[in-house]
Amino acid sequence: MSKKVSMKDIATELGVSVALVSYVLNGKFTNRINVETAEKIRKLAKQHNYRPNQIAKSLKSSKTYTIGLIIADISNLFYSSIAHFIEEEANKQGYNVVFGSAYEDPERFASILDVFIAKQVDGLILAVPEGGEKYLERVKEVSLPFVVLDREFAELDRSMIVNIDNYGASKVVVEHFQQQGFTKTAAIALKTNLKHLQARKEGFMETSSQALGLREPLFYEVLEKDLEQEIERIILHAVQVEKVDSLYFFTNRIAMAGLAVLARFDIAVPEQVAVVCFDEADAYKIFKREITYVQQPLKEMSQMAVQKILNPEIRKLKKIFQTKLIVKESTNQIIDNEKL
Amino acid sequence: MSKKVSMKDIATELGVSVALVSYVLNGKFTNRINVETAEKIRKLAKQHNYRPNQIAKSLKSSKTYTIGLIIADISNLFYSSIAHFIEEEANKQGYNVVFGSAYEDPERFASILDVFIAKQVDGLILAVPEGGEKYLERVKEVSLPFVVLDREFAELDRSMIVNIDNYGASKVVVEHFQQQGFTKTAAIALKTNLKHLQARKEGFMETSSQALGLREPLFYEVLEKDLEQEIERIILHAVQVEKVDSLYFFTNRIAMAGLAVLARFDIAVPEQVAVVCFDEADAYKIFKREITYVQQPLKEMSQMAVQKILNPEIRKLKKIFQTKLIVKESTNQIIDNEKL
DNA sequence: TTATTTCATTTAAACGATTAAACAAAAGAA
DNA sequence: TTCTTTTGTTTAATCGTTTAAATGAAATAA
Repeated sequence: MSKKVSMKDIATELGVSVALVSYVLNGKFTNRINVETAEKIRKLAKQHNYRPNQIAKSLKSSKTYTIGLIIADISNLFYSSIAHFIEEEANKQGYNVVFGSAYEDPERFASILDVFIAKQVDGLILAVPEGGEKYLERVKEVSLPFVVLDREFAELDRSMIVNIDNYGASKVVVEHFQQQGFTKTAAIALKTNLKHLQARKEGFMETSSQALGLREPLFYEVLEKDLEQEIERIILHAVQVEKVDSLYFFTNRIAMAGLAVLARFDIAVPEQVAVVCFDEADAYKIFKREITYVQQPLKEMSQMAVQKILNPEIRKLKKIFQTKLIVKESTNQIIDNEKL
Repeated sequence: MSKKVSMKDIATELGVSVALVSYVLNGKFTNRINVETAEKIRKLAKQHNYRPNQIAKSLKSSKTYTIGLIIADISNLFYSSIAHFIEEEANKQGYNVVFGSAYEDPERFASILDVFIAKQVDGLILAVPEGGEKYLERVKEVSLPFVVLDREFAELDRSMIVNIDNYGASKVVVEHFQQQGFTKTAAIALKTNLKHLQARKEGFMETSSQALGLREPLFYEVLEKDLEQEIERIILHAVQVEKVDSLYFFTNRIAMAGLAVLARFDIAVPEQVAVVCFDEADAYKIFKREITYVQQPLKEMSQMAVQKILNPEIRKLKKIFQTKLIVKESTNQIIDNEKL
């Protein structure tokens, strides 16, 4: 019930000045301050369960020990994993995390950005949506440290970006399909201009073309809305009409929808189609065959993002993270009986 | 590059007082203030892209427009969904969310609590871990509005709790199994003393006993560590030795591990065992059969939690949310050939 | 012409902490 | 005994904003 106690309350109760209380509780001038007075102050502070008001401290120091994190959607496993690791690393360094979801909407992104700036966060980790890059100016104006996560933009110095080699990731996927004997792959991606997904696409297209010669690689794009239905249509077309022997799902959500279709229509994996997904999901374990997927080093990336915010030296580094193909049953080689 | 501009900067530049700037920018005393002066101030503020310092505002008003959310783990789908809805509702009311994960560790919980209190959040939404209830005293001490989410504690007035009827949820599950002709169910739960999970257990045990007469219901408990292996052992035992015809997975994580075992060992669902899971997951869609599950009204619960924080009237309400059994193929009735 | 309103703006305290600088009293050096 | 140091504490400014109260000038009323 008791309201919060301030240094002033303690000072008044003991008939000393606020400054003295501050010095004692912060362990300053320990050699000058009377031991008994100090003891009295400490005791009363404990008794009243004194907690410094972080707001007041922040006003003086203009440090809030808070990092702002803007992602697409916290309920998406990819981002919630990142949030998890960012929180972990931030905590380790004595920082907290405020988060906001922009749902790929640049206006929403800008509005959250403004709020976080007004809140005086000490740094920002941003999964900038398409069309949101122009609002980064606002961050620069107030010279707030920031990094862009997952996404990339041409105007942005590489040292400000924490992401993976998307081109290379797709290259590895295509090569893996080849090695396992799958020669006709369809990739399914979101329709978007986001540069990192473009790179992922190019990695697929170019590597496929090289490997397959002239044949045009099969690349499908779906819109966010009606994703489920679109994917059903696409997969059935790819499998039944185009007779592909392998599918490459470009994102988490696409993978989920795609695997659901495969399960529902009893399309055998990998016998009828092999499957590779981008990003990890618990769910892959419960599909009839365990799923081969591209693993991003989320923990390392998150740590790097936080460290870039907090450490100017690390902020200068340019680093592209490499992904790892986790090979499971969904790309098992098919032994063709006729060749035996 | 330019540092942040304050009201003082604007005031100085125009040779007026800070108070006047404040009045103008907050639209106070509009009838008294000279229209031209007001215009000048507004113009310069816009020009300099003035953003009020929220920290300073908070210090004066002791309102931070921030809600603290403490959950077990943001990367767990259940909590990230809740975080999503809480953020959504909080935003709608002009609030932000800071979050912390306590990983079911009461000390960690207490430490996050302290930080949030020092940060002067306006309210707290807490998934209190076992043994963490004693730290709620700290929150009461500073008379901060709070609600406990998902969990329940005897000492706590029901109006402070936002959760579901766990007993009833299990009752419905058992009855559903009965109706579908499954008579020997094993439930798999976490080993815990958390009251809400106890209620879930009692709902299962009592309804089962009543339905089955004297036969002791099969109830397995697993430890958090080695969860995967334990569950494998348990399921194989339940299915092969005890010959159960149905499984009831008590939580998200148990369900995932359990379904993975069923998939790996090719245990047919629902032909060999029917399955019901607690809580929703994308993953259920990609299991060979769609999974019947207990759905919590997460959105409504999240909204209620936020509203309880922000509205003293709603804070008084006592409400237990009801779950909904989403029936899918994993509990399809088995037509026994021998009876035909 | 003097008193009263109205208008436009400023002063100053406050929120809760930090911190450089000032100060008074006691102790030590000359 | 006077001067200098040391010891222990206070004063006051500051961070950026809000807001009640004060102020002074112009307009209106008496």
